[in-house]
Amino acid sequence: MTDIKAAANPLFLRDEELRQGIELLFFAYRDFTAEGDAILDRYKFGRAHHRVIYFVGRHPMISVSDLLSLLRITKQSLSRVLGQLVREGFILQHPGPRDRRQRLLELTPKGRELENLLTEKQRCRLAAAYRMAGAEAVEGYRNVLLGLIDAPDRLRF
Amino acid sequence: MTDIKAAANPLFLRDEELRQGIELLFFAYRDFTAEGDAILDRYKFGRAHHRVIYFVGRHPMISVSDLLSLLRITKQSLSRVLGQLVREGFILQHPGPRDRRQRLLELTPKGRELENLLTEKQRCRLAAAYRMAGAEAVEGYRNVLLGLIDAPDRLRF
DNA sequence: CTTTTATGTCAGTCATGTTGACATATTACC
DNA sequence: GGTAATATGTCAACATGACTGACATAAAAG
Repeated sequence: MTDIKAAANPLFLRDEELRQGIELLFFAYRDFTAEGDAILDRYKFGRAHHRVIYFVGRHPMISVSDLLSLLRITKQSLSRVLGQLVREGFILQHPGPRDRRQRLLELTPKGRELENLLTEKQRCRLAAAYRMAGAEAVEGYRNVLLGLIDAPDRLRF
Repeated sequence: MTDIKAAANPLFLRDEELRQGIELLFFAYRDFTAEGDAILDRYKFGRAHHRVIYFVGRHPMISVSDLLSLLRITKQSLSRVLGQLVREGFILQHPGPRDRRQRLLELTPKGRELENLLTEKQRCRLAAAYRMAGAEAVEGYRNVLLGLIDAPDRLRF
């Protein structure tokens, strides 16, 4: 009559290990995103605006369709958020030089300022975690997360 | 006239490194949660139901207020989701033995079944990422994510 | 016996996602 | 040149899951 928990049951240990890994991801994501939300409230923006500002900042002159596939949302969802950001002067749209149907997106100085404000918090938090964990841990963090990402997008890194 | 990018500018490299870390977390979370959503659709449930089922499964006989502070949502938000799960027979409520105001929560067999179905996918995906990255990487993953979590909840691990 | 606590509920609002249908301008192709 | 495909935008309706605020009940704690 072996106690399934007390015994060094490899399946039990594995399950516990994996559940902890799941929860770490959940809590880390929750706390990592919570900080920026407070700032966004002041602009009457939400997390969706943050994501758009981030990726447009990261990929200047990105096309709408490329942005859509990064975010994995519909154009109708994007258009509400993007429309606000354009109207309020955080993002500029340029006709594509080769394909004039495109609207290539770019941050204005005002947009860059907000992007910096938002991302700086996150960079600080991540930098602190990196420092505490050490360089080797950072490689591990990267490799495990990479393995969680669907193959197509994995190539980005 | 040094090129700020071409030169081995430590600040530039650091920024790029941190942004990659941010994006890895974003994409990993996006893809990690997407899979379960498809299953939940079949039950007419959403991601919120998944979280409740997960944490009740993980902490049998958890009180409502403890669940609330795990999820960091309001009781009004929780009650809709929890109410459905109770009415449809996925979760049982028991009066607390010492404090009878409490409604301690527990999965029914039906709830456990759904929990398993949902979590199994995630465990598999994480296990695959762990295998690919190796044991040392797993430690790094854990330590970095731990550093991203707000101190109070960090103690859980 | 009064207050605090744990929980539930009603009502209204907001942010962000969805589908489906349709419009416009531009490019690509035969 | 004419037609089809593409990139984008827009209107409308709807679902989910957050929120706030107010109020109700039962039990515990003082």
